[in-house]
Amino acid sequence: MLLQSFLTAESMQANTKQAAYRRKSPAERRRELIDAGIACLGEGGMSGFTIDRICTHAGVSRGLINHHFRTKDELLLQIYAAMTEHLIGEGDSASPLEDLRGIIDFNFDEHSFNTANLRAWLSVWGEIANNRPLFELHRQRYEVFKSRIEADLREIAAQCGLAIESGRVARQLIALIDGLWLEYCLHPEEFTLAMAREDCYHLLRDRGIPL
Amino acid sequence: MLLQSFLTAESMQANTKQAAYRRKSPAERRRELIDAGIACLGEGGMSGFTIDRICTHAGVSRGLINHHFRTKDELLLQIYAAMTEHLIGEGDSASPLEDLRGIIDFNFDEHSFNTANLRAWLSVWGEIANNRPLFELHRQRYEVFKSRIEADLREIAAQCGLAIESGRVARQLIALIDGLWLEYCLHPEEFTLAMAREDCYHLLRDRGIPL
DNA sequence: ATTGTTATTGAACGATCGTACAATAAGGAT
DNA sequence: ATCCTTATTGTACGATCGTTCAATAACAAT
Repeated sequence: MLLQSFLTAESMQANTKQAAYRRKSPAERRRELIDAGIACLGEGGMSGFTIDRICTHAGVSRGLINHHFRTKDELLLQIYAAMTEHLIGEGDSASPLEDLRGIIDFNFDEHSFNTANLRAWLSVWGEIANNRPLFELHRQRYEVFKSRIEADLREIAAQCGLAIESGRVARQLIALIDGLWLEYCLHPEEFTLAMAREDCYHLLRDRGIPL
Repeated sequence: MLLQSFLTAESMQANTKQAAYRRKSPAERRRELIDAGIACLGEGGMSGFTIDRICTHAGVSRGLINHHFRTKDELLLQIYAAMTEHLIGEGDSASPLEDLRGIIDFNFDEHSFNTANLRAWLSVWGEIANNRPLFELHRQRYEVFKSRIEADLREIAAQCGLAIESGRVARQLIALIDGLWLEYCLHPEEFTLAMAREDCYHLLRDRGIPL
């Protein structure tokens, strides 16, 4: 019967048997649980990363997580995968200079660079060294990210006739970005997004890169 | 009877009633528990920071921690206090240039800069944002540390006739140090102590500081 | 030798953790 | 309308968490 499809919000209210919950596609629900997990990491660190809290935050029952994720560690792994997606994403169409600038700008735009997000990162960092699968995923993502920066630097150096150790400068830039994230996370009042961006530009300009 | 005082190791072995444990001064035992806590943080992150594991690591029974520390959070607080002691310590006798160099060198000498120690730092960083008393202690220590660097920079700038924003450069230096720590912790094979030191010197030299 | 202080032990508590699992029901297919 | 698939619920379980506390014993003082 097609009647149910035509029920309006009002008639649903009149009808006593409302659905107790709404089914969602695995992909959609998984995404919600991942987002809830990130939120919990941001709010309570690793100690706040709890099946109970995550499910409450996602508005689902306790048992659902183990239906969509084999284990809590696997959820954490997929959370980290989601958090690092952008690092390996879109960097092909632009010039190396634009790509480099894009990386810096993205890391310090208001979407990435906010206390909640940074707290989640900090918590995960503390866990990476003690969680083998997480560690390996991190290694892989870091490698891709660093290679991208390194390639940009090499190309720019060739164009401008610079002699720089691209690997080393890439490492320095990543260290500075991470360090600024850490400092902002713990001392947000001393910072501006523009200042952090400028700090990174400064490092590269000192190496002769025309940013 | 004074006999017991004169017992040698051998006669102790012959004598069946050995002491089941050795009493230590509160200060000594507290120090041991703090060290054990740091070790546990380094080995298992925040999830490994457990009363059970700490006591096992220190070779004492489970109940002893709450005799010497009111709560586990207080132990963590004193651990962080111990970890940051050196940051506010000895910087008065040297010239500002030597002090600055000393700070960098100390942060990247083999005593501070090893995987176990850095993992402990990483774990604590992840907790700071979610633990009020810990956060306040961190703020205080950070403030002292940054002020020291800032004062050094100001004095050097005055001597050399440089125009630098000492507060900003201090922040950049701290960010670079922390970022290098993070990177070394997760990718120790890409690093040398000398390289990390040189990276920091480089940042300051680019600002005109004759390091 | 005996006493007194207190560092230390070890068991116990309730709370909360991650996971397993049977029961339920939403929603598409028929 | 009925059936089927499976997303979802809620309970239960054992393990482990941090803390409390009475009992024990080390060792200095007498």
